[in-house]
Amino acid sequence: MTASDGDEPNGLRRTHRVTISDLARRLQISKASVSYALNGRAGVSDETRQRVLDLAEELGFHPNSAAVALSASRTRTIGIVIARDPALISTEAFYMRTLVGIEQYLNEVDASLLLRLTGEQGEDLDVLRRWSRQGRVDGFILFDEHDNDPRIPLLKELGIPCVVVSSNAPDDQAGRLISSPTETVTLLLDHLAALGHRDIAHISGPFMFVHERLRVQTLRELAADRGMTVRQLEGSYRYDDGAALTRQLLTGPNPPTAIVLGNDLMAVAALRVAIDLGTPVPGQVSIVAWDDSPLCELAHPGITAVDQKTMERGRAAADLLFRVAAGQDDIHEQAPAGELRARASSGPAAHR
Amino acid sequence: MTASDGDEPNGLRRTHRVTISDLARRLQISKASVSYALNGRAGVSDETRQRVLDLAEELGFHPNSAAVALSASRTRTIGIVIARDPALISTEAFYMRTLVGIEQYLNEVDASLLLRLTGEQGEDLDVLRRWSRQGRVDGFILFDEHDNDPRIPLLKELGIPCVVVSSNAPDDQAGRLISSPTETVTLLLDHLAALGHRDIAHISGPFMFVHERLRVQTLRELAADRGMTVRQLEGSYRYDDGAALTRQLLTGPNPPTAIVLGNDLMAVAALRVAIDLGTPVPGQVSIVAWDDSPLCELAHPGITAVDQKTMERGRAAADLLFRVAAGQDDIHEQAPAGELRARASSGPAAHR
DNA sequence: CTGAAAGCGCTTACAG
DNA sequence: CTGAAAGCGCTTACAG
Repeated sequence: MTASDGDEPNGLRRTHRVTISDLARRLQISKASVSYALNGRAGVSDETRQRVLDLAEELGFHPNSAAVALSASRTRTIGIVIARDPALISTEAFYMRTLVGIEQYLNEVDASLLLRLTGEQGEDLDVLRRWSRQGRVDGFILFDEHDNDPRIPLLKELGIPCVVVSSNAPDDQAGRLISSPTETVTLLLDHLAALGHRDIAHISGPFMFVHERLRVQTLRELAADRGMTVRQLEGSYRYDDGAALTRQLLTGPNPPTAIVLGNDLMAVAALRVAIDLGTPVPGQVSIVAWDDSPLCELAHPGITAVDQKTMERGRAAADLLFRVAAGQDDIHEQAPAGELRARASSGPAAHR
Repeated sequence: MTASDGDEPNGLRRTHRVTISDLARRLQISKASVSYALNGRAGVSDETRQRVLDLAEELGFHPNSAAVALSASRTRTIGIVIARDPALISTEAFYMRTLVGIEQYLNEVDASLLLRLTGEQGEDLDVLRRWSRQGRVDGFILFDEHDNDPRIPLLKELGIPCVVVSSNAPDDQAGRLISSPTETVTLLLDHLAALGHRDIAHISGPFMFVHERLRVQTLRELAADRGMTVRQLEGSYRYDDGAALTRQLLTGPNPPTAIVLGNDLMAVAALRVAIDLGTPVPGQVSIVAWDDSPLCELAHPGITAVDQKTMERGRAAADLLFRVAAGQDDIHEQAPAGELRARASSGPAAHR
């Protein structure tokens, strides 16, 4: 071993990292040849290449990522910056499942994820700017698109690729993995229509998110197509809010026979309120959720929801980002289709 | 602006990143002076320093992280590699809450997190080794310690600092943020003892985890101190398993009057099984969970659990890692204390 | 207080 | 097929 140790201030011994210079010296060839060999480029004989690879393996050589990044301007790292209330981030399995999906892909292509969870809006812009300027990442995956989302022009200005996990496809040159709300709305409405529901309510997430407004609009249109009416209430994704709005619906005049909730937490809240009010579920009111999750599965009765294939979607987003960054022309792609998970919280519409 | 654009293959215009050379040229000073000024080092007059800082601000200068990493051998990045089944990772809010806590700290000190979720055991060792050798991170935070955990000697050999989120304090030179099980066991047993429970059961997580075996042992000892008996069953953290073991307990001879579950998912399972068996909760059996979570809070009845202050613990772990990496001698630290959240799932012990 | 220079560990034209 | 050399953008002794 060429490894030589040096004593560090705190007594740690930092082992010498093997570099391409070490490999070159031991093999009596130039650093360039080593580099060519390692990177599968032309310029070395097969025999030399094999000798390099063997020695690299033997010595446990791994190229210094900073040096690669500096000279080749690629980091094999993608960035994700999430600007939601930490409390919400952790209650929603959504983000973690998406991350798992992304990681599956990154594992396969040996890339990495730089993650930042910033509480406040605005702070995320700073992080995007800083990471871009610092050359820390090759691109970003964006969630929770807003109206006139400032992140998209910012990243374009910074000249760094991105993929938006999106519900629509405006022509703004951003890469997009698109989950159209039409599909989920169709699944939910077909399910409810088949059960005889005509008068439903929708408690959405905040309208600041593009996807929430699109859901509202799509729900209205497709409900009309089926001769159904839909009341729309804007929620916050929070439990308390889902509970309060559901109470308002169920204790008001003409309560709906079914309620669609914008996320799992509000759906659990709706279920609880209905039960507490003595409103049978699904006898008197059906409860369905936009997103499936363990909460929906474990509730009692189980809550009917759409499995959005969150992990697969994360995977697909990462895959798309790499292709966009490599210069692929087609920057829009359809996300994997969701599937209805019918459970006990939805049943035949109550008779009036 | 000195910014000049170049056309990229895919039509993206990559803006020129401003470097210290740009700053030096514009200010007619050397790059060294710029570096000193930016890093708050001696070697420049206050006036020069201010001019540098002003221009850097004006041009939106951010130092290239690869260049800093290469020349200074620090990345301001910590690594986390989690090797658990993806399905489990996403159902447990634990990891996400921990990450949020860690991120809070990283935000404050402007450091970053490199994250990898590997499904399989063993693969995580490769990632630790690779990231170390590649110089990608300044240190690691480790979770889910095993017996004779190979990660700890590996990282020592690689000469890279780490902090183990730990339940004990062996003398192996690893940094440790310690949550002693004694504290949680005391909270749980005092609660149950006060309610008159004498005969309890514990469905733990897998014994491959050091903390689970420690919990079992501690529970046994402290229960004995209180004149209580405790039956121990090894679970897997999975819902199905929690359900099956609970069923076994409740339908067997001499069912316990209280069951302690090793995680939230198994606690929800236990609750469901008890209800389905017609065993009143807490009338006939009390259910308590080791870790609090939204699942416990939202269950009905709510499940008594210990709030392990997961976010604070994550924060503390990150903080400790930076101090350990900076050469602090005292590498062990106590994690923030947990708190009992008494809910409706626990009540007075049933009479025999 | 300031500057010229070497060096971190790679990649990449460019000559042979 | 191979090597010498420049360069990526910083930091850091070392001289002045």
